[in-house]
Amino acid sequence: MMLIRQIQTVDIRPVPTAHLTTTMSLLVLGIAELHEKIESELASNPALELVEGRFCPTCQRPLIDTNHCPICSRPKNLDNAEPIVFVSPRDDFHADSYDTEEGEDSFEEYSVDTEDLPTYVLKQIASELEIEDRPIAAYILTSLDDDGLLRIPLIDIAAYYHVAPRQVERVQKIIQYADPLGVGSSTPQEALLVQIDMLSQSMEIPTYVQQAIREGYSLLMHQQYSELSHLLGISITQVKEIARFVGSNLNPYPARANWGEARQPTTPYRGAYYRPDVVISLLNNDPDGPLVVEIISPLDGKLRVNPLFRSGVKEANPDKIEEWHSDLERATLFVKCLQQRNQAMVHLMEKIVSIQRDFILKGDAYLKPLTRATLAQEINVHESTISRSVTGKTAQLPSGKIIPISKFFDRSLQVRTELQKIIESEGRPLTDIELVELLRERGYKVARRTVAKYRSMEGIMPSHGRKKIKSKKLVYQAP
DNA sequence: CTATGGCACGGATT
DNA sequence: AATCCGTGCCATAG
Repeated sequence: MMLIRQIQTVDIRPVPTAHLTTTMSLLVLGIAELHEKIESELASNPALELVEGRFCPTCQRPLIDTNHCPICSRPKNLDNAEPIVFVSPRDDFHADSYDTEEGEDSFEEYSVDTEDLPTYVLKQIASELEIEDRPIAAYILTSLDDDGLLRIPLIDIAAYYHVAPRQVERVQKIIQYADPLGVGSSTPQEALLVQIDMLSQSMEIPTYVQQAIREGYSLLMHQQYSELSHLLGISITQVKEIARFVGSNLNPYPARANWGEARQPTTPYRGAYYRPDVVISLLNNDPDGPLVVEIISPLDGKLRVNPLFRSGVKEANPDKIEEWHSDLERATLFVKCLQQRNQAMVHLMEKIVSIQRDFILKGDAYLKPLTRATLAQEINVHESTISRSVTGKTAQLPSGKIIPISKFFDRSLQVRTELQKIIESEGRPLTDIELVELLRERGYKVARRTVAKYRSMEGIMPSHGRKKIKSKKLVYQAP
């Protein structure tokens, strides 16, 4: 069944082999990099043009590579197991003010009627603020960048309001402990530390995590694990577990959506600023309906080779003709690569989603075992293609959670969540060996040593240190 | 003495 | 070819 009709706007000419490496490279780019790449290509190559996107005649949804949107033109009798996958222009539902890179005067940026980030935070902390602190808080909140970080030096704010820097610090501290935990921090590092501090009250934090962030932040972020292990005097394995913990429990950019699932059940901030590469939703929110997968395109139009340029090239100046020709070639190639990337993503997600439907809807425990290799066979592409499409990309689930796509291939997720469940409901601290037995009863055969590993991955203490520490109230104590 | 963590090895995955 | 992951063995903390 053809849900997606491709329209060829460029003729595909044989691609010079010297440029073949370029062909592949688009696939590895995440949405942000892709956006950048397209912008720069568009700016530097006169043969490329961006045409306004079409709209679906029935629902007015913006379209890229299709005539009618896949949702409207969907056959009624479509089997629910069949996901609907298509390339969608930059998604306004999920990423409102996307291109606010330059920190302009952001006072106008946020409208009042919808619950935007500044007011959302302000509401929470209003009661804790002294009257004279309110303008400062308001100033800080409206100055946040898209990541929810405060990139303006505190000193400047203090100077502006003629108050002591300490006072501004105090206000910032209050803000940092409000809901998108860490919001208003001056650096991602600071945000992480706040999150650690808060998290440590409701769960056990693996040792060295805080120290790693504090002392080896840049090493950690750049995945220079061996250096970090040297710095902290601990093993590589341990470092990797720390990295894993940080990756799945913390978020250096508070205003972006949740990374892992371990965040506290606070109300998620609705207009999340973090942009996933694909968005998965449920048609009409019907739990039995088909899944809708949108491969997000960073443009709201369609990129193509400018037809005028193409015809004009014949009449070019003799001295320019060489250059024009290469421009044309580059443009054609680029457009082709882009389509190739989109097609690859469509095929990939189509398959993943139909296999992992239960996981997407019901959660970690329902993840089916899946390797990139088997998937590659099923859709007849090379493994490396899958790898490239997967690494570094993220997907937003119907729940609003944003997860790395590689999680669909996680080999041990089921066992780990099962382990978590067991431990959460344990009456007395169970030893690793007992856990092995319990897991085996439930059909998971793992070695004792492995249980220990999973524990530390999930940040669960060994049976000693594990008493009866349940979550405390999350209240910030004013100094 | 028992439960865990570190290191390293081999097989699977990428 | 490089990396990841589960495991066995051994050291050590409790």
